[in-house]
Amino acid sequence: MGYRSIVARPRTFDEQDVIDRAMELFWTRGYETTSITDLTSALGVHPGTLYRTFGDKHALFLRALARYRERLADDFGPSLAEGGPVLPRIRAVLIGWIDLAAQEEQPRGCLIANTAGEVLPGDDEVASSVRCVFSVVEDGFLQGLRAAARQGEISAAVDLPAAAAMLTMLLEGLQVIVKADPDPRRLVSAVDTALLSLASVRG
Amino acid sequence: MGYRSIVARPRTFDEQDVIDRAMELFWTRGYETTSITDLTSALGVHPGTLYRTFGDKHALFLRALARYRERLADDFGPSLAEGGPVLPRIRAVLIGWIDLAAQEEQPRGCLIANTAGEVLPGDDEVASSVRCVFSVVEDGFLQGLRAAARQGEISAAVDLPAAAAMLTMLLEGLQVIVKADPDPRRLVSAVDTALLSLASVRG
DNA sequence: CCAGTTGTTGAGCGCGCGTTCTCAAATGAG
DNA sequence: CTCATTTGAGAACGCGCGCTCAACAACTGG
Repeated sequence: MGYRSIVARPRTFDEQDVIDRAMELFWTRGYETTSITDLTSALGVHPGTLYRTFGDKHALFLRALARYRERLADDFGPSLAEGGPVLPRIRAVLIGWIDLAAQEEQPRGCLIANTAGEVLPGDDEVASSVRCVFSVVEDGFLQGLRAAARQGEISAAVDLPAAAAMLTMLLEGLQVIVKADPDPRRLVSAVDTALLSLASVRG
Repeated sequence: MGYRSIVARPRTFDEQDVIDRAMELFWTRGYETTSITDLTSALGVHPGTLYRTFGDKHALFLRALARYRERLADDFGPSLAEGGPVLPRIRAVLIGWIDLAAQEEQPRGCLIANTAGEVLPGDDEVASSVRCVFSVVEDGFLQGLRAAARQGEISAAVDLPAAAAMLTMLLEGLQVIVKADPDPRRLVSAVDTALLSLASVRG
């Protein structure tokens, strides 16, 4: 017993790649409506392999959520707070989601917003994963707003954490509405109104 | 053929009542995860009766969505635009949803937001129903904002339709986030920040 | 009463779900 | 080569799903 010195048959698939594609499927079709058959045929991985590697459908879904969080963290990481005007970069992030939905035939919205709607009741693991993603987004906004306040883009009278929460709500609400009505113009002007009024607060 | 002059056995249930309770179930548990068995046992209506009366599960769900729209229309109807300060009433509507979620053990959020997340891809009937509810909410906000502008609560420089869309996003985003993190304080201050900054725009 | 129409009942249909099992294939150590 | 070990492949499991159906109950006009 001991050191697993003996090597076995090598895998023919890349685990990270499978998670990425599973994430895409869950994102597009939702959790309940994505069946194991859908996954195995789209991923080129047989049921037995999938279950041996990931446990079950729910565990694979959690991996997909974690992967999505990584991606979001790239968008909402240091980039928002770096040098130069911040509000235009916050705007660009929000508008980017609108554009993405507009150029998709079937807007997928946000995996986390979709998940919050569909799967949450009683599922604590998914709930905490969703909460975690929200806090990543909110922290990103907060970093950006702090930089904006430092540079005088917004007034020192603004409650920055509250404003970050507001932007998070705005983003997620945007993701919900864009699924039903991807017409970009109203959405863009709504985002502009929010940012403009935020910038118009005076202390 | 002919006039249905002969009267048959009367129903033992109230159709509207069944729809109301189906709406509650779909709201709490979602569409896919609410089975016909769940419905029949909670509604006290047997499968055959349910199918004879409503068609199928999907049709019953559409009825439930329509019922939800009726309820929302009551909240967002004339009340928002009637006399007196409007912004506090808009605030009360938003805060009301936060309070509702906070006092529920399992926050249900908004049936429409949940539906948009779960069921939309490829379901045109549900999509248009969801869109319809959004426009009810947005129109309600717009009526209120027009009254607010008339009374000087907000500047004439504000793009009212855009602001109404923004409030709709804010509400739906709120509903998404409250499902994962029902802590009311951050949400309330975020709402206040949004309304306060909207009121601080100067023309 | 009967005739005619509709509502109720609950067993039961086929299907696809998430999941498991078995067996052959592939690898490197000894 | 043999052996231990892991992976690939895919048939098969039981279950619960959405849904249907045939027999029976309730009702009123004639």
